[in-house]
Amino acid sequence: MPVKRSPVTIQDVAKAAGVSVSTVSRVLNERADVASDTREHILSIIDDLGYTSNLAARSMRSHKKNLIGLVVPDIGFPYSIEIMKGINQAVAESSFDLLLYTTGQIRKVGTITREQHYVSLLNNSLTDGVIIVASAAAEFITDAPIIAVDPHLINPNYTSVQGTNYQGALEAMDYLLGLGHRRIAFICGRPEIGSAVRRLKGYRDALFHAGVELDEDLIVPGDFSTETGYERALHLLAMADPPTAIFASNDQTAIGVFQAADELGLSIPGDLSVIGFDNITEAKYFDLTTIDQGLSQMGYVATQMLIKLISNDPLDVQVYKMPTKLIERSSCQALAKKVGARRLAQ
Amino acid sequence: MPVKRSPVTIQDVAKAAGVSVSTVSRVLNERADVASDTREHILSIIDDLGYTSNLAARSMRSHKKNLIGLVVPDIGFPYSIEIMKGINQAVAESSFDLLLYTTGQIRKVGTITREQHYVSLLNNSLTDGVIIVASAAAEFITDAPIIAVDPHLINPNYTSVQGTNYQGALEAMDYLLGLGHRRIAFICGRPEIGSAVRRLKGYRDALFHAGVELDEDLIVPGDFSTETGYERALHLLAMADPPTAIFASNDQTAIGVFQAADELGLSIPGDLSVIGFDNITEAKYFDLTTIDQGLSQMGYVATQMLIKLISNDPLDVQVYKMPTKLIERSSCQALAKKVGARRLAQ
DNA sequence: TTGAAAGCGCTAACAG
DNA sequence: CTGTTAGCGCTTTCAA
Repeated sequence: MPVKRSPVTIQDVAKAAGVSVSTVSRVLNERADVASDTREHILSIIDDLGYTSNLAARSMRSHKKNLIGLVVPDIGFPYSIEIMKGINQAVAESSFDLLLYTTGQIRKVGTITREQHYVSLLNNSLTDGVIIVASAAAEFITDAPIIAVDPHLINPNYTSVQGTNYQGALEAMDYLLGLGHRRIAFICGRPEIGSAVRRLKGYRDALFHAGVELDEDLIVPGDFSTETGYERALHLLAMADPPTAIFASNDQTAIGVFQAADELGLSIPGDLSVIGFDNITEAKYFDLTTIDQGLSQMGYVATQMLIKLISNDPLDVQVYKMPTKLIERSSCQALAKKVGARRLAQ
Repeated sequence: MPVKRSPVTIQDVAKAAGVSVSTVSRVLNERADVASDTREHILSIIDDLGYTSNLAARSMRSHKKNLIGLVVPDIGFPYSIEIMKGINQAVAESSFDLLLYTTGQIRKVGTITREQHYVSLLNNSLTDGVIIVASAAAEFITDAPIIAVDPHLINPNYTSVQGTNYQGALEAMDYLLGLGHRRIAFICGRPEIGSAVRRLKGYRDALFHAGVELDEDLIVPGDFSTETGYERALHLLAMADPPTAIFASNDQTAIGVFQAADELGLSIPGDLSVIGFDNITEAKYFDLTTIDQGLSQMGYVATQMLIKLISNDPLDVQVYKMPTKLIERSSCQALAKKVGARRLAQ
C-alpha cells in the first residue's frame, strides 16, 4: 500500500517526543547542546514518523544550505552533459548536494532574462551559490557567489572558468603549419558566441605570425553543426585551389568535414588534415586530430571554485583558464579503445 | 561593476510602489482584482528593482509550484543522461520547470534511505511531483504524486514506467533462434536489479518454448560492465563447444563481447551473433544487433504522466510498459550515419 | 480595489 | 540543557 501520509512537520515530531520544536531543530542541525538521551529519543521518533525537513522552510531561515545551484539551458545537449559530468564528480566529492534548474528549452529569445531570473531564484532562496553554464547574460542580481562556465561574454567582475580558446587555436594552427600546410581553411562557429570569435582570432593571428598570407575565401561562416560542416567542407574542397587542411570551430563541425572528405574519397590525414576544436568524448571522433577543451574538467574546476567562494576560502585566480591541449593521434586511439570503439579501416 | 545588491523582497517592491505587500503579491500571481494602473506601476517597479520572488517562501505558502522534481543517482552515467534527455524534452514542451536533485554519488549503501529522503525533501516542499529514476527504494513518504522510471523493484501501488524486459528478451531470443542458433549464451546483469532478472527469465522461457535444451554453462554471471562482458565472452568462446550467439544483458556488456570477438578474429554477425539489450545512442554500438529500450522515451513518457497526475487528468494506465523493439542492422547503420560515424571495416 | 494580519515550517537569539 | 519568542518572505483570508 502506498505510504501517502500527509507531510509530517517538526511540530509533529516535537509533540510526539514531548519536547519543543527548538530541541528537535537542534538535533536536526547536529548541535552539541542536547542531552544524548533526548537526542536518541527524538531521532527514533523522526525515524518512526518518516520526517523530512521542509527544504523551503529551512532555506528561508538558515544561511547555510549545503546546496549548489546549477543553471543550464538544456540538459540534453552533449555540451551541457559533458560539463555536468564534471560538476557531478566535484559535487560527489564534496559535502554539497546539487540542485539543477532548467526549462529544457534550447536557447532562444529572452534567454538572458531567463538566466538572470533563475540565478536570482536559486541564489536568493535555495542555494549557497550557483554555477551558470554558457550564459548569454553577463550581469546577475544575487548575493551569493556565482561562477560562470564558458560565458559568451566575459565579464571580468564575475569569477569564471573559460577554455583558452585563443591560445588553443594558436596551438592548433601551429600544429597544422608545422605539418607544412599553407592553405588552411577555417569554418567559423556562431559569431555571437565569444569563444568562437576568439578561436577565429587565433586562426588569423597564427597565420600572421607564420607570415602566411590570409585568403579570406578560406574563412567560411558556420554554426557549430555537423550539417554546416559537411556543406562548407564540400564547398571548400570544390574550390579551384582547395585547402589542404581544415580547422573546424568545434567537433560537430569537424564531423561534417569528415563526412564530406569521406564522400569525396579523401583520406584523413593523408589527403586532408582536420582539426576539430573541442573535447573528445566519443569514439566517433577518434581519427580527428583534436583540441581537448576539457568540458567536464571545466565543470569540475568551476564547482571546486564555487565551493571555495562559498566557504570564503581564498581563490588563486578570479578567472580560471582551462588549458586546451592537442590530442595526438595515438592518444585518440587509446581513448577510443577505452570507450569501446574499434579501429577504423585504414 | 558586479551587481550585488542584497536580495530585494516583496516588501521593498511594496514600499517603492507605495502599496501593500498583498497588492504586490496579487500582481505577482496574476490575479484579476487589481486596478490596471496599479498593476502597471508595480510591474515597472519590479523591473527596476530586478525583483525575483523567493522560491523558498513562495513554495512554503502556495500549493502550485510549476516545478517537477527529479531524483537521479548519478547524472554522469549514460543511462541517466538518456532518460534525462527525454524528461528534458517533455519539460520543454510543458509549462513546468525542472528541479533536479543529486548527490553525484553512484549508488552505494544507504541508497534506499537517500532516495526516500530526497523524494520527501522535494515533494513536501518545492515541487508538484517527482520522478525517481532507477530507484532501489520501493516505498516513499510523500503527498504529491510520484513516478518511478525503471524501478528495481516493481511496486504496483506506484505509477511507473518500465521497459518490457521480459517480452523484449523473448523477442531477442526469437530473433536469434530464427537465425538458426541453438547454442545461445546469456551474460547476466546485476542480479539485484529486477529488469536484469526479467531478461534472464525471457531467455530461459524462449529456449523452453522453442524446445531447445538449456545448457546452464551458457548462463554466466555479469554486472552490466564492459570489462565483465569481455572476460565472460573470452571464457565462453574458449569452451569446447562454444556458443554461436551471445545475448548480453545490456549494451555495455555487449561492447565487451564485441571486443573479445574482435580479439579472437571472429566477425560479427558472421561467426557470432550478438545481442545487446539496451538503447542505442552511440555510433560505437552500430554493428551490434540491439534491442532498443528507448530510455529517453521512458523519461519523456514518465514526465507526461506525472504532469497528468499533477493536473488530476485521467491516466490511461497505472503502469506504462515501454515496448522494446529490435533494431535491424540496416537501421543501426542509418543511425550511425546520423550521429556521424563511419562504417566499420567489413 | 486595497490593506492588515495570520500563519506556512523552520532556525536563532534569549532566557531560564 | 531546554523552552519561548520572534521572525524569514510570501500568500491568503477577512475587513474596509
